[in-house]
Amino acid sequence: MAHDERRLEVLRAIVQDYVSTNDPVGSKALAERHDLGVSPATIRNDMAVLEEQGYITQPHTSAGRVPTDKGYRLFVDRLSAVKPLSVAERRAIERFLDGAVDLHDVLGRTVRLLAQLTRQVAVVQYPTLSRSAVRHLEVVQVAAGRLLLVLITDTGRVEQRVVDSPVDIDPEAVPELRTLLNSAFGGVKLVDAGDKVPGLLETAPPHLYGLVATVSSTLLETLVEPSEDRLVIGGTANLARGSALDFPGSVRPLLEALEEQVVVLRLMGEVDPTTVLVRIGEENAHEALTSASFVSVGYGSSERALGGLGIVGPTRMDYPGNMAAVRAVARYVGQLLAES
Amino acid sequence: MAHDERRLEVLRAIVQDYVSTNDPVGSKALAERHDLGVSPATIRNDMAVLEEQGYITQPHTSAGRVPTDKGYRLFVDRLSAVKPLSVAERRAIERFLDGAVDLHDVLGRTVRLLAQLTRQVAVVQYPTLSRSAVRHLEVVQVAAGRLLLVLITDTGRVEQRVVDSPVDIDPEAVPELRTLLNSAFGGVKLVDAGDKVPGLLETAPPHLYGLVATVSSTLLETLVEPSEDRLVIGGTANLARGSALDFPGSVRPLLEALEEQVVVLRLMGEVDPTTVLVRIGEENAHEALTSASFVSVGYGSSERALGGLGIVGPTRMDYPGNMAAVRAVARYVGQLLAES
DNA sequence: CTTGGCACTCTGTCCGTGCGAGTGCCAGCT
DNA sequence: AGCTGGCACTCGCACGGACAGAGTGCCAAG
Repeated sequence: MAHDERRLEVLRAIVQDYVSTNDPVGSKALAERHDLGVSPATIRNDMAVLEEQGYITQPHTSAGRVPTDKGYRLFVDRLSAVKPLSVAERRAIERFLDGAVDLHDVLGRTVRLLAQLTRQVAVVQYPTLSRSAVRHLEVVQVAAGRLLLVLITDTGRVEQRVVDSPVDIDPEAVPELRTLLNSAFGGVKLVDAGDKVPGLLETAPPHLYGLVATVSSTLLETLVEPSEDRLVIGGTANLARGSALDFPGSVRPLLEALEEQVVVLRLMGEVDPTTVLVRIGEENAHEALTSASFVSVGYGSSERALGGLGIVGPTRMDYPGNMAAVRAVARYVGQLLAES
Repeated sequence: MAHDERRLEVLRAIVQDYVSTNDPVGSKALAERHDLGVSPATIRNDMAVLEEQGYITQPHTSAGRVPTDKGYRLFVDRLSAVKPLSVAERRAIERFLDGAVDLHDVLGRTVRLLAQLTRQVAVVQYPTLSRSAVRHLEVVQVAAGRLLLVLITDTGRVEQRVVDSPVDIDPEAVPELRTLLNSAFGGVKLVDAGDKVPGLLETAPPHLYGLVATVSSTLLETLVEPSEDRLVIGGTANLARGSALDFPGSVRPLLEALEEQVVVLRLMGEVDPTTVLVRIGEENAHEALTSASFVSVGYGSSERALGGLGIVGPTRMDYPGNMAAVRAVARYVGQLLAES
């Protein structure tokens, strides 16, 4: 019907206006700024219906309308076209990310870039260890009974663990151990590393058996843990911008939730490089995020997500723009990491 | 003189009251809450003098007095005794930091601990590379003409760099290169690494000469840079507490300055493990910090500072408590890192 | 040098008013 | 049937005056 269509058009106009002005929008202003071809009175009727359906609401009896979470959801799902990035933005991405010297640097630049493009808080996850493969395992003896184990993954992460041995270790055994570990785990994804241990123990010469067992278990226990997923956060200063307006209580619980990385990592759990995921307001399970929206996407090749990245901001945000920025940055980062 | 002494006592009382209540403090309240042995009228006279000397000021004509930066400075220098940490606090430090699996983990726990103890923003610097010594250098060939160089320091930091070689590298040469690098740089502080290069090049066999030169220069260029100093920041949620009261404009510039790690690193430049450094308000060169105070100290052994840590908060803060917390945490972290 | 008294100043708050924005509804028009 | 203009109504908010309270500076007396 023509009616329904226009009503959706009204909702789109409300979202757009409200996002850009931060004022509840009334029927008159709507008729002036968008050529919907109808009078304010008609718009009022549409608004009444939209309100009844739960897409918009009014803060006070005599104020304009504001989109609800449900309204934003409809907007994101059906009313927004992907906004192409400007040339300046594309250039900014390249300029920002080129010249990074290592993974830490790449992700640090990424988070600053995202924060700057979207003017929101940006979060970037390190490539998950479990989905990474072992490129090299280095073993360094740091004391008679203590080894330092350094894991280098194909995604560029470097992790270290101290391994204590109950008995002193013969320095001669270290190179041997290194060779053994690398031939067993080299190229193996960490998630599959557990399967290799029995074979490794079988082939281990007797004098190394105990050591290999100790090292393997440390490897599995501490490195395959999902708790080892890391996060970089940036642009928190953006929260201080319209804070009082966008976050009723205070930004405090939100900042606390962000520092509590687990919360964000859980949200990141579902990312996938092909689709941008948007969680709006109450859709976020965590209480501190109920007045915030989370836009995220996976990065990496399409077959294999290395990790996720995204932004967190008020529900009143520029969804098309932010979704485009998040997606573009993720693609570029994915390429960059695939090269190295 | 007895006069001067009592006047200082009045200043101390003002600072203490103001810090705990966040209200400008008047002569009457002061006389009630501290037994200074004199009447409000006398206190008023003292306050007039203190104001003339620039230690306190009144926000409005008819409000109580508030300490100035100069007043806090005097308080910190002469009027405050070191506040011993409570048993619960000491226990919290141990509980928090024990069980850390690597450097990253230690520093992450440290920053959360400090933020929690002081209820301020905490900053912790990674051990500076330039003052660290090489424990091990690992070389991994990742492509025909590309090496991955992994540096492990005695302070537990692990850094990686990709080195591109103009010509393909013989895989046989890699172990040789590794041995050469480790014997040249092993145990050497990075700040002195430059001096070892000529000797290294002299002893390098001809077929490795080019490679050794390339690797050495990458090492020096990218790893000895002070820009390689890193920072962990936590507890920013604490800024949202009394923000409007304590930071006139907004917390935004402060958050921006914190994310701009350079600013904080510059402040950290002067730390030393034996004395707690306090910078109050305008004493901080950077504009965004002029309404903030910075309390910092070095960690590491007394001969050798590995890095610095500290807190940033409003000038209206509990200096004795925060100084004690910062110092205690630094000592514990220093011990922890010395062990490993 | 300290103290009690006193007049003065200023801020924050409360309350009443008026204004403007926006709505819902209704009758008339296409 | 749907759209439109008109109109009465409801609120929130900004403005302004009155008021109480806190705090001060000064002065004269102890």
